[in-house]
Amino acid sequence: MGKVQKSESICPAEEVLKILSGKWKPQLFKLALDGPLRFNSLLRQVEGANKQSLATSLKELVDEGFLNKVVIRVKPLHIEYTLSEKGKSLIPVFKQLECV
Amino acid sequence: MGKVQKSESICPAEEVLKILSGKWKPQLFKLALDGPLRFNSLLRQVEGANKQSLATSLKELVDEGFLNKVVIRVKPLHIEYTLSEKGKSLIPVFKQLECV
DNA sequence: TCAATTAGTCAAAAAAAGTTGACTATGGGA
DNA sequence: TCCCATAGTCAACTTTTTTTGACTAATTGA
Repeated sequence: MGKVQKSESICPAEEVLKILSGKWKPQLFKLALDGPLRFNSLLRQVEGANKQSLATSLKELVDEGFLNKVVIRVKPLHIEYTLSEKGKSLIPVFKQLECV
Repeated sequence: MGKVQKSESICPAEEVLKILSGKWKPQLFKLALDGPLRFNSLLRQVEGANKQSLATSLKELVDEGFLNKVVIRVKPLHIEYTLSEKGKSLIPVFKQLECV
């Protein structure tokens, strides 16, 4: 027989908290609540953040389904990160967090 | 004159997410929702956790006001960690998190 | 074809977080 | 006084996360 069911105890809440942990992800996500994000714009806007960290954070938020990555075919090529449906489901969470 | 107001942009939500980030804190906090926590009991109960990490996590949750540390004067001396009022204000957050 | 702009990647280094094992502190009860 | 249990602390080490700086890729207007 395989392993005994050792409670890995990853409940939804813990999973989301895990995704939103990290130095930049909460801030990125909050900004995403206000509208689409763009890479170089974030680089200027987010105090102290660097390319690599932003890239990693955005990638994780996309991979976990909280943000969508959208390519916009304009003059120098734009990429927008927008809230996914799953991302929108976090809106009430942030609303509650503001009351703590 | 001092520094220009550079948005440190630590909003309440980000602050709470920061406190709840870390390998063990979400789980500890969730357990605290069900009742008082005790050190050695957590050590057995929380799969894979070690003394130091639990001690550090509990201390931070107490320092930030989410848990109360209560000394119970019984036979071998017990210490209980219970939800503070501030801690209780996170209950709706966790409820919302379960819906994501 | 060349330079400019956007949006990144990569590898190495530094910093932060987590783990380990030995040790400490306090209060009873025998 | 000695021993046990609870509840930790401490310093060294390992692992994970974050940062740095150089480099890459795609598109497009001159």
